[in-house]
Amino acid sequence: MLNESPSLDRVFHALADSTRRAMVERLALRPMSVSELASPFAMSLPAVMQHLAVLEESGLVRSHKAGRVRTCRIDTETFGLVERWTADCRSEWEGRLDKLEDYINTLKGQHK
Amino acid sequence: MLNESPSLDRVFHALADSTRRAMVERLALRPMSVSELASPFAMSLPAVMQHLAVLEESGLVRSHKAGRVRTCRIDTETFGLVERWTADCRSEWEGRLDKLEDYINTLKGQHK
DNA sequence: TGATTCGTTAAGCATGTACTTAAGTATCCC
DNA sequence: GGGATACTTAAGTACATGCTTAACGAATCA
Repeated sequence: MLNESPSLDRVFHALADSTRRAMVERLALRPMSVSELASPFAMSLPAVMQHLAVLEESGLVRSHKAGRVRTCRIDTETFGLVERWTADCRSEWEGRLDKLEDYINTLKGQHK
Repeated sequence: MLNESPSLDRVFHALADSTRRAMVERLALRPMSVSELASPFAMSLPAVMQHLAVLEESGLVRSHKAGRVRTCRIDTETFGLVERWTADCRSEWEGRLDKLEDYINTLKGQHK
């Protein structure tokens, strides 16, 4: 813990934008081309490309180009970083609450 | 899905900074005062206050003031938002992979 | 009461973000 | 070849972020 983790910085920053989250949600359904990915969004293609670049730099999305079509897909590994960090935090305070519960039970025992 | 969710915007943005994540990690251990929370960080108190404001506006942290001391604690509910969103995404692609697996098994069956 | 501690507000500054439009480049298809 | 398709690059703009220092406010304590 208490790691600076620039990669978590990038992942959380990537997810801090509703357009990019929507892109991730779309790619969770299936891999797709840049223009298909872009189609629901009311913004220019370059804007979508910039969001895509942020997602790729974070590691959440990978892509490869075949001919003139770039196909994008989720990198499920990177998702694990988020899930692991949140789980670590949760276990921190749940551990604390468990200890508190034990302590309360100890007190209850003393009252018998 | 495909919700704009400004609150998820704020939560992910709050977590996209290593100082703020470290603050959350500290508060996961136990509630503490502003100055205790600030103590490990090599930055001015106003800077810490601004990070704290971001965390409070996101809903990840709550605080109340007693006398001149403000005590901060994690709001575990808001954590659930992150966990739920990531879990939803994961189930999306895992559902897809399950269906693919079923399809492959169907193909295998046909070859018997 | 006056000094100290704990927190807050305000102003300023350098940098980063999220777009835009305009002008490319590289494939594909007839 | 030549036009349509699918991206890509560049440049510019408006606004947000992450700090700083300086000054202020309010509770505690000797």
